Amino acid sequence: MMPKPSAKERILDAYQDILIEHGIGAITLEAVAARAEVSKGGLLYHFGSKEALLQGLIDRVGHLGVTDLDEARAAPEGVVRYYLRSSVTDVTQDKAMHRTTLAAMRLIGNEEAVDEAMRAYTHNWRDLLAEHVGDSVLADFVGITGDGLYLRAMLGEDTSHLLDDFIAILARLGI
Amino acid sequence: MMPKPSAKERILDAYQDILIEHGIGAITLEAVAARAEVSKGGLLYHFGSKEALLQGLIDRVGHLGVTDLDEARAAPEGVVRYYLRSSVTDVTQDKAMHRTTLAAMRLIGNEEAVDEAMRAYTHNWRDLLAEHVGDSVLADFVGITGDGLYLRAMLGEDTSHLLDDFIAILARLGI
DNA sequence: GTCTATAGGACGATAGAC
DNA sequence: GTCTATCGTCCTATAGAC
Repeated sequence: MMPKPSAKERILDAYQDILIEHGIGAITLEAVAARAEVSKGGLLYHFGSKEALLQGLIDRVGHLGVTDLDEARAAPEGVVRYYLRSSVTDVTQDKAMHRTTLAAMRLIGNEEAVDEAMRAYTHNWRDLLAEHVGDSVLADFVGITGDGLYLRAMLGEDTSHLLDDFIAILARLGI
Repeated sequence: MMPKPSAKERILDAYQDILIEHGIGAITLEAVAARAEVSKGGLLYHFGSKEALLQGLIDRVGHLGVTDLDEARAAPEGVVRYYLRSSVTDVTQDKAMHRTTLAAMRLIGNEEAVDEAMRAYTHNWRDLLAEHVGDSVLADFVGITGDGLYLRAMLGEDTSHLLDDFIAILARLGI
């Protein structure tokens, strides 16, 4: 069920992990290779340059983003609840998209391609939220509330204790 | 009224500008010095190292943060409105704290001292909002809405068109 | 207080063995 | 597919003139 991931996936995981734990400044080919338990040469066989590594993360944002929206549509708890729940970080949050998003956020403003991928992701969510909330402005409002929770996650805060209260507040707005 | 800023201030402004426009990857002593119109040696006279430059930005977050909260307390429009307005980016937004915050956000996750300064700033705002909203959870909610708007600003989006609608939504919650 | 020049180190990427 | 070794570049920081 959980076989050892391929070297390529391990390398991308290592890239994410270092971004989340130490930030963009700690990203060197050597550090990523060491964490993925390959040599620098081994890394460069799979990703021909540092930029290829970045593109790998962007592709992951795209693929996992689609999966995430599909899961949201099918979630018994409903789209809004699913969205807010996946926006908070708590000790047990280990969803793949959550880690990929946190890693990508560390690169915002550094690479235009990352900014664009993140904008696309937030806008896709906005559209899905609009379908389920029935109001364009309220959809923006819920979307941006989730973004705020993500910013706090980026700062290392655990916001899970706010989740139920926030859902109750949105319920008062008819959401 | 607006004399030419001292070299030290110009250097810190240049540091911020490059962070906002090109990200942490574009920060080199040479690039900052060029933008501030001093030489590399001139820069290093005022800030003895790259880390000193970072500390300068952190200090600015602290000082401007205090000023910002004071202005919010005195704002005729009220604290909540002031907060949301200063969280959106539009073409005319040139408040000093806004630019400093956007620059500091580019460094989140890279330097623990930055994360701490940003957490302190958001928590001070939360406390002020709680005084004026009268409810702890609602204060967190408004605070995080502003954070979400800031994240969008970080992505290069203009969210000013949402401001009035968001204020109206909060009014429905008795805020 | 501001400059030029350069030492010294870190990093990305290539070459080639296995 | 994975490794070691190495080259060339870019960057921080220092030294010292003005």
